[in-house]
Amino acid sequence: DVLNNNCHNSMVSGGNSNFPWMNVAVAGMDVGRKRCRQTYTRYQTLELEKEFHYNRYLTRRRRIELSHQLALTERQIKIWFQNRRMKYKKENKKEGAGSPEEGEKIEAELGSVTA
Amino acid sequence: AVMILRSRFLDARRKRRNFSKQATEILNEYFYSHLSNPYPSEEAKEELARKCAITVAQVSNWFGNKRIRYKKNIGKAQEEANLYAAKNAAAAVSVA
DNA sequence: TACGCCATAAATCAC
DNA sequence: TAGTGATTTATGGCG
Repeated sequence: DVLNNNCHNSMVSGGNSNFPWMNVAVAGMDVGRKRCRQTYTRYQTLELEKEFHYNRYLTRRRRIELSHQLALTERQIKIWFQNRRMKYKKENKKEGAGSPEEGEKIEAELGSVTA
Repeated sequence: AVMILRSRFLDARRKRRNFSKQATEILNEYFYSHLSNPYPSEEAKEELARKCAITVAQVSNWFGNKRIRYKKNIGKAQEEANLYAAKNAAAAVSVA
């Protein structure tokens, strides 16, 4: 909770349910500690988005720089880019024969925001 | 500013509509008749998508949400499960 | 070994 | 305003 949002230390209720999929998806987590998800700040997201617009893949060096600049771990940066590529793919699948869609405008807008 | 634009135009959550009653019915039908393993294959998702007139991605979203929300209600005796179980039993009887 | 893609979990958002 | 569909962080499997 110190650095980020609400990551309170609630415990996972010991789960024996009807079927295995109903149990809490604790695979390799510290003893029953509930999984929490940090929501990134606007600044972090915007900077990541700008970087992604510049190039969709990161070098190790650039990843380290970003992790310092944005106060995120290298792992978080890496994962963010993976997820972003998935989103990109999903968006570029949806259109096909459809309307131009607004995506392009945002791309242009991002480009004009000098990094 | 850019984020405003993004959320204004790119965010599909802003134009969220509920699925039709029939679509929800079909999805629930599948979910509760596969309660032991509610993970439809890609093919099953495609068929569900066709029958429900929604996209495969939407089917995936629905199952993701359904699984997690079902889990959170275990112990509160998931009424819905019984409802669909009864419905299936009735259907089976009427066929026989 | 490290990293990419993918399906998914869980939390969170937006209506 | 609880419900619900969609999106955002994060994990693990496997190539």
